[in-house]
Amino acid sequence: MSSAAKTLELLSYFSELRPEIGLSQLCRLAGRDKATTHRHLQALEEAGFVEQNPSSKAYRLGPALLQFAQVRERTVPRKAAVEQPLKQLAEATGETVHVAVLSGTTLYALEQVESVKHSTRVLIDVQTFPLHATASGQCALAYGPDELNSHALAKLTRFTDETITDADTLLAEVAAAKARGFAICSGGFESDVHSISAPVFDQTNLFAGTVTVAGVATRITHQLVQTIYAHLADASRTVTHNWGGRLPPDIEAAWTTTLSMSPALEPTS
Amino acid sequence: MSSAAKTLELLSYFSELRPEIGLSQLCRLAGRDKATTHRHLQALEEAGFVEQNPSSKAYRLGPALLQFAQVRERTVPRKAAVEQPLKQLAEATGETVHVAVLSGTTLYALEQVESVKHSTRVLIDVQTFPLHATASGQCALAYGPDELNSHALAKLTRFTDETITDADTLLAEVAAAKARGFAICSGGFESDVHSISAPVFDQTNLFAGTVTVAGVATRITHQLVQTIYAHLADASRTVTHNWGGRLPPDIEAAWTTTLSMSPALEPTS
DNA sequence: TGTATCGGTTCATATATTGAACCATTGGTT
DNA sequence: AACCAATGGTTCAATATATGAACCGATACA
Repeated sequence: MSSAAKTLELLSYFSELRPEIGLSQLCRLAGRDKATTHRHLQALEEAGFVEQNPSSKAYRLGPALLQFAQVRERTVPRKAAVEQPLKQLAEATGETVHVAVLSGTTLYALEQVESVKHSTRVLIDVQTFPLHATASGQCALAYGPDELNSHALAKLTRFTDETITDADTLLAEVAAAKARGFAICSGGFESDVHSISAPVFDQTNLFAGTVTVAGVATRITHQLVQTIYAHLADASRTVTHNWGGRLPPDIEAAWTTTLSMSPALEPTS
Repeated sequence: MSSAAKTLELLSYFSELRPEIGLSQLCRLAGRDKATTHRHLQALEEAGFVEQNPSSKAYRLGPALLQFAQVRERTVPRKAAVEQPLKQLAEATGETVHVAVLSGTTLYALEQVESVKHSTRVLIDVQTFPLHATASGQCALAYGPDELNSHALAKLTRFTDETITDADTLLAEVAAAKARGFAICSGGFESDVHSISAPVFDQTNLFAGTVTVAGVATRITHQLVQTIYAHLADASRTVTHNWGGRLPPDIEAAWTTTLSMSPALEPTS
């Protein structure tokens, strides 16, 4: 692991729940030496990626991040183009919905909307989605570049009793997702969460991300699944269009088939 | 210079004008070896700070930046709290206005608003403001931590004919700014731009940033300066309040004095 | 066919990173 | 007031890691 990678890794310990971290605490969190961590933090501070709270001496994320995020979003608009269709999807399904983007071999959370319909709802507090244990991830495996598979199969971490930790089962599930046009995952990452994902494409016409409905498992009836399918397909079409891409015809075909089938059809897992 | 710092520096070559950079081009820009640059980019990609355009192989800023920017803004709200007062200031003065935040020894551009009043207006396309050559910078020197001075004096880069490159002149200008409650800089960074800055404080009650009016020099009459002073003070009060800080009494006193004086008073430069 | 790019990789060299031990300061406890 | 246990931060010998010239394969062009 390069020194730069170790340095950047420090940033991932900051979150909304833990916005400020002292040197010693960060050493413990990262399991690294104090001198090393301090030098890493200095490099990050130099670049404006962290700053020190002048009173507490604790470190927090810095203002340069805003700059870069702005450049990113202005030159590769993703977030803005997702807000409206996501709201619509949340409204139509009554569940929490989110969009993730693939970068390299990682799925990053981009935006989420929680429906106000129910008092219980799914809360998403991760920054990246595991490829094998979420509907988004399986959707990426189904439609993303092939090298994702080896990455996913290399570490089938168990999160719940329902997490798929067997390579063959995962591949079968991904194949089913591909046939369906939607990836489905029930409680693989968090118990009692049932998720359905559709792929999204960008101007390169390659897989760029996912739109997902994450519902409380007991609420996801056969009938609701049909509704979700229809609106998810719509959301995927809109986002793909907004991102400058075109949906591959085979996905449209798979959706048509899936939507015309009896609501009794269930995920194979 | 640490390897991590070199790695992070690569990010600064991306901008709205140059959103995608190929490996070779980035090597030329950064003046570094291809193998090294490639490894640095891999580290950045690993962390989601850059991603490769799948078709062109060129690199661009990555989605992880959005994540971190979101955490930063949600835990240290700066930008959101600035929008409304900045609009008001632009409206009232008819000139371009901006807010910068101090992090470490660097002033970062945070947000700007261009007034629609005139067809010619000041455009700001920098990410950081030099301490010695801008009103914002001199304001930081006047009200920020003392160590800023040594940093500023260490490299008095000349940008225009009017840039202050003499240490004593700069210190005198900063002292004048402190007496005034406003920093003034005419054409020090860009010719024909006349800027006036006021300091902003945050919850630590330490200097946190600046609010600035950047006007086309020929438009800044003595009378307009008085108007700008008044509205700038208001904007500074609002932003300081929104950032959870309190304005030191001596600044309020300086403002009162400055505002009660004849409009004939001009910057000492 | 030859040439000039491009992105990416290899491996011996040497330079920059590392961490145990250290210091200074702070805040709480006896 | 002396003590202790934290904190943030620094030093320097040992060594692990970064470096870049040379290389490869692919693509584009004349």
